[in-house]
Amino acid sequence: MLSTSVNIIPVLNAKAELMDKRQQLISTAFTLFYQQGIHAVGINLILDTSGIAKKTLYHHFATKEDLLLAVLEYRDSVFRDWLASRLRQAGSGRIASLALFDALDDWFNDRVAVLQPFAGCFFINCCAEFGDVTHPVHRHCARHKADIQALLSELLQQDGMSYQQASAVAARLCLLKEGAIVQAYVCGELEAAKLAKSLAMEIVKGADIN
Amino acid sequence: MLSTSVNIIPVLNAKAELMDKRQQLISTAFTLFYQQGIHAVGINLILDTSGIAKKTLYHHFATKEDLLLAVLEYRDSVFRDWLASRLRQAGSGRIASLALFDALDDWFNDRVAVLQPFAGCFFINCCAEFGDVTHPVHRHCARHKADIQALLSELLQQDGMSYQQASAVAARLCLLKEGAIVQAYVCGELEAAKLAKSLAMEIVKGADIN
DNA sequence: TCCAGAGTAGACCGATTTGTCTACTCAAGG
DNA sequence: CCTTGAGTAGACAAATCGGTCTACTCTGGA
Repeated sequence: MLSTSVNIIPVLNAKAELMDKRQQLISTAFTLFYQQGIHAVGINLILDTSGIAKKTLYHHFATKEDLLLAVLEYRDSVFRDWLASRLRQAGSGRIASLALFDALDDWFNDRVAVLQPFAGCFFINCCAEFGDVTHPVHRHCARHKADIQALLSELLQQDGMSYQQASAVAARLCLLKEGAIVQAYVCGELEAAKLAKSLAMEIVKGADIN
Repeated sequence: MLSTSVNIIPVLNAKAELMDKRQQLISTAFTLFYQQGIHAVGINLILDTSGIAKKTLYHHFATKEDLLLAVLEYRDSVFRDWLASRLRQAGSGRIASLALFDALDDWFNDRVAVLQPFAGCFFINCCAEFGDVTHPVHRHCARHKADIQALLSELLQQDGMSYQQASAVAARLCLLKEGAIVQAYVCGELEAAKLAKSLAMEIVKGADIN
């Protein structure tokens, strides 16, 4: 008011910071939710951590749950994009599907920066806090899992596998995937992905014969 | 004070209700925690639901977390006792280990009253809310999983399998178990136990050859 | 008979929760 | 120039949180 606030850095942040406040909120909220749980993290902690004003949060999101849904969408796309690229790198078909477990191994052992330090599967964790299966949050998590299964199924079909068989194999691979995640997180069994991979190899081999 | 409170039912509840207040609190807390999550359930809800006074709760437990630890112990023993009896019923050895998945199938589809309506694995759910792996709650959950794996391993050793091989097979079976639980809970895939069983059969069969 | 332990009901505490609101700044576009 | 939208800082509200405490009742055993 009385003193002129110094105007260093004039236009530097015009649109240079593409990451707008909304995205900052989502990514800060994700980190905190993922590490500490949803109900354990209050709005004010997200605000203090991100340095964003409360009014701004409620300008972008109607409620905390609204923010959570945006966070789920964000994590969903980050995770699926990462996994899809890992599978694409590995080539095509049933052998590539084993790359899933190499990717998991990297994730569990914190070799994937974009996924943040491993703290289990965010979607499983969310379901633990939103038990009602009809709740939007729970449904979003179920959809995420289904989408990944579909991703695998498509990969297998590209290798000439029938829709039905590809679906069946993908379901088995996903079951192993979830098992590995839980073993890694709950039991601290960081080698779980390797174990799952050895089981997966037999499944894929078995599907070859048919 | 002024009017004599009527004394119907004189001694009937002397020790007839073996389930003392402490146990009532634990079992009420478990039901609420399991359905709604730990942080989502307040002390007062547990009190109102059980009809027990706040003073009584803090007479038995120092803190909410103390109560939670007692709840974990309670669920741990209920679940392990149930599973052990199911496995014992099924006979001995590697074929009996497949009974694990029949038991899971009954659990997922709410055919086991003592386990309460299926809402995932309470221990996985707890870890989702207590991410710090050094936290007593998280460690209790890890121990529960390890104990069940040991249970399976012993069963397999009774069938003449070596300690090392039994451990390896048990680890694989547990990975399938966790995968099935997640698929059933998050994705609502209630047939997941049957799928896991079909995979388990190949593991056990493979172990026969060795 | 009296005392101790377990119980009840509920007021109370300070901290924290989600969410609203006022008063203000700043930058871009018509 | 002037409006508008996005932003800030932070007071505020109502509810709820975990936990403490007082005053009381009841029961069993010494």
